[in-house]
Amino acid sequence: MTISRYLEYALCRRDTLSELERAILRDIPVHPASYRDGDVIIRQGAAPEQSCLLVKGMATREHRFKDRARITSALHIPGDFVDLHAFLLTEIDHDVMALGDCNVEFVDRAVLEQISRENPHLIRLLWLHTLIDAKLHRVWIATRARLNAFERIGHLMCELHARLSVVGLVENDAFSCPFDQRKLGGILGYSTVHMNRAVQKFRACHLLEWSRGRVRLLDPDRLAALVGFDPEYLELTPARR
Amino acid sequence: MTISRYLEYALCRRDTLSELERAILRDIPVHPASYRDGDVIIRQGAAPEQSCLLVKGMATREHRFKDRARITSALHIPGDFVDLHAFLLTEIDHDVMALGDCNVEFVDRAVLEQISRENPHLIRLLWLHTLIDAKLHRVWIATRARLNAFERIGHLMCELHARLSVVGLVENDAFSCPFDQRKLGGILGYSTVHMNRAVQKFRACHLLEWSRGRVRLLDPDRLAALVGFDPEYLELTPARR
DNA sequence: CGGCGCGATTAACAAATGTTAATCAAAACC
DNA sequence: GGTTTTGATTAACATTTGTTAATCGCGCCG
Repeated sequence: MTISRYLEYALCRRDTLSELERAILRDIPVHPASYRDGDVIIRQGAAPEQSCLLVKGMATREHRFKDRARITSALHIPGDFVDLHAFLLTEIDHDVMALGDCNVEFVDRAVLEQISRENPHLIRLLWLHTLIDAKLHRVWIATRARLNAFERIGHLMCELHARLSVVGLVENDAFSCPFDQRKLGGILGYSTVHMNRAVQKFRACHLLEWSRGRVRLLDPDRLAALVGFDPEYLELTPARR
Repeated sequence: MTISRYLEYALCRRDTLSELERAILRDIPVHPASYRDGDVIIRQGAAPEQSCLLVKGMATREHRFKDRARITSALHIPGDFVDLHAFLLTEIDHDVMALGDCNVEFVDRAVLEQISRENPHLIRLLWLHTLIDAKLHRVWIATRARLNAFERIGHLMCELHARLSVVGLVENDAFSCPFDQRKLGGILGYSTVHMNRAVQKFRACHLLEWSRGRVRLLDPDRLAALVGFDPEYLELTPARR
């Protein structure tokens, strides 16, 4: 089986590729797999022999500590390579866990290694992807330092709205959010109770609707302004690199 | 002028390079520059035409917001490339600012471009460096979510101790910290007053000394255990990549 | 229909952190 | 030596967030 069309979304969106390069990408062999909510897709520890492309659902990166605490450092959506970072590192520093049911495709590291030796431009493309991930990390750091619970929820929803739009998963400003208030608290680093306080505030101000796993932004622009969301950091515009 | 010997620290530490590769690195031409405390080395906005290697002092990455708030997302020490991330991105999302006086060396992007076209192994080395930066970002996210003010200070000092050791800037568990309590608060995301509360706690428990810009860890192992510091994430051990 | 279970909600209280402003202490300056 | 400056410290109070536990509401299942 060869790689799904999500790779086109994932990799071709932000650069200009030759037909040959696209063909190389399309011919990458993959191994599909499915997971249920809460499953560990990639385990913290030694770097895996495969890289994992998310094609359906969502996944989190969760750092696991000795005291069993789990901290989420990133949220992934279809089209994301969830562990490309491990490509050159000796250990992966976090679990990747299914957030709701999800489908993935594994690519052997050896294949990426070969591409990376033979096609400098395509390595740059993979590198670019990890750079965008890093940019997202920095935005999370800044967002968490600046915003309170209410605002962080708004910022996250703006971010999901923008990222999911790119892969065609937003309809009328509504998209699927396969998690409940407890899990949202886990993602944003808040207690369940406090998440509930903030969610109710959102309902009161008519900026978003959230029920049965589906979120709709009622006024994306006003929400973005309120929480200082600037989609620039998602690097969604194509360029020649 | 060619690149300082810090590049050897910076780039060769974590991989096995051929003599030819080392020679390529040594011959990279650089432009040196100096900055005073608070100077902007690289300004948020369009990606610069040069990449900046820090050779002396410290620098922060600071995200600047419309309301003038500044949030620090990373702290750099000698041997770090502070803006390699901008290499493939269209915009740099933060300022890089001198934290105390510091010296840097600029490398033209064009030179890196050329190396990246001609020598896949050296690109991987640069890529690796940005991956380690990203790992540090994730650790910061996790650290800030897990630890309180007192513990965050301890964690930062463990991290600096480990990173500065690599470049030979630690003597008897003591190293230079060119900042005061207010700036520490800025780096960790706390108010000055709260930093002071935490710093005093540290004095009381005899885990570190901090005065006149110099920090000494009195019991590095106990401190590391207390704050859950695990140097693995710094990827300090060499490997073949 | 009726009970069960799970997520949402509420309440009451505790802990961490922010804000403002005043004071202190030591270094820097003249 | 006296003054100024800067950073450290303290106090008092406000806000945000966490913790625990009880309750509610609704869908699901027997």
